[in-house]
Amino acid sequence: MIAPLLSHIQKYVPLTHEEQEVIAQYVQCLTVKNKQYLFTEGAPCSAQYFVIEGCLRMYFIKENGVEQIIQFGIDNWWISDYTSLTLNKPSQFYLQAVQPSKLFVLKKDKQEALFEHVPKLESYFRRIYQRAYAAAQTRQIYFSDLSGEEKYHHFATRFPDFIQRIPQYMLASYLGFTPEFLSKIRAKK
Amino acid sequence: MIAPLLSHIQKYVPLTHEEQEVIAQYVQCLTVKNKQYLFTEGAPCSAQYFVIEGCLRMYFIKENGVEQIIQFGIDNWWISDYTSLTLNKPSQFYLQAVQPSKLFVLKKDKQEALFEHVPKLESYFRRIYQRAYAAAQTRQIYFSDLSGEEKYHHFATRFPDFIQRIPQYMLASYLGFTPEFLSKIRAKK
DNA sequence: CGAAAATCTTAATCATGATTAAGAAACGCA
DNA sequence: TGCGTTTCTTAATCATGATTAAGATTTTCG
Repeated sequence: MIAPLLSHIQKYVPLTHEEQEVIAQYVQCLTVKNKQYLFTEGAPCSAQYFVIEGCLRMYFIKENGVEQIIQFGIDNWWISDYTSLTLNKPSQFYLQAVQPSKLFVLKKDKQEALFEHVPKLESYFRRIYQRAYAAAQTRQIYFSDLSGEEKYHHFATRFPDFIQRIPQYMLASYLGFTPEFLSKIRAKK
Repeated sequence: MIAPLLSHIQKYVPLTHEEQEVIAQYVQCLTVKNKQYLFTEGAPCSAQYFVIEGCLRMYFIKENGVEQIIQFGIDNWWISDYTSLTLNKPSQFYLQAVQPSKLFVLKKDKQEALFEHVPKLESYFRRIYQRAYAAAQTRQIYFSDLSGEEKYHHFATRFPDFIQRIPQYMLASYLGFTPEFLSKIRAKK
């Protein structure tokens, strides 16, 4: 059950058998239905989610009422509202399944306890967050250098299988434009 | 000399006197002039920079030749191209002083050695990167929810002293619009 | 199966902010 | 002090993508 997470961790740090068991005791496995929420705006977000299967979206509601997706959670990626998690503030985001999904949940207090028992995990998360931040920097390039149409083609080329799995209006939201505009782009070919 | 960095680290993890001395041996202090580059596009970026005084800008050159600033480096903030640093790839960015500045430099190989000697620093950087990633998530809200004019007013309200210190065209670049448009906004009042 | 909900498309009009091209003002340094 | 470089402003035209509104299609689920 917990194998996918342990094997992900071991890409970064080796684990003894005992450490693996400790980890298994601190995380929960969770199966969610399509449209189920993990947390919503206004409520403090007190956990991180590791996606094994399925797909999540994290979004906020803009001033004009439109949903803006800022991240998809797919296989082997940790996702959370890190401002809320770090500073115990109410979340600014909604985290929702967009497919039936399987996750691991690591609560904030469990994470802290886990660091005491398995200090190596500080190193694991240090690397994970470093990569997440690196990815955020790279994303900024695409989002400020490409036009809407270019962003779509770039994304469709890099993740051809992923765009089949989600509704187009969600892709449009993630790419920062309207579903109508996405239709227009697609009609060109 | 190294005091500002040690005191920043100690906001997150306590340090013994010996640990402080080890750290001092692994980081270099660097004074740079206005316009001096720390790294440029194409060259691998092999260090992180901690700004004590002055101001840096990290930017890339867009397809159309325009400079796009993605981050300013100011007091007590680590700055680097984390994709280049993590994966040993050529940097996508330029990091340049926009004021005479004082920095600490932590080279990649030194950082790794430092983690061996002072494992606590894994925890420090784990927290630093977690916060950096959190800030990147929050920035996404402002950049996708606010119009150009709103971004300017928001930024001017939050950092009134900072906007006095840098040329307006750099602020425009950071906020994602042209200097001409910034002039137009300012002319309204 | 059938109805309601979810998703996608088209087209007309509109707004934000880019581009271009000047010129004006401020600053930096010899 | 003066001259060149940087920085800032104004205004006209233009393009990307938003908005609005409607209808068409597909999916879901009782």
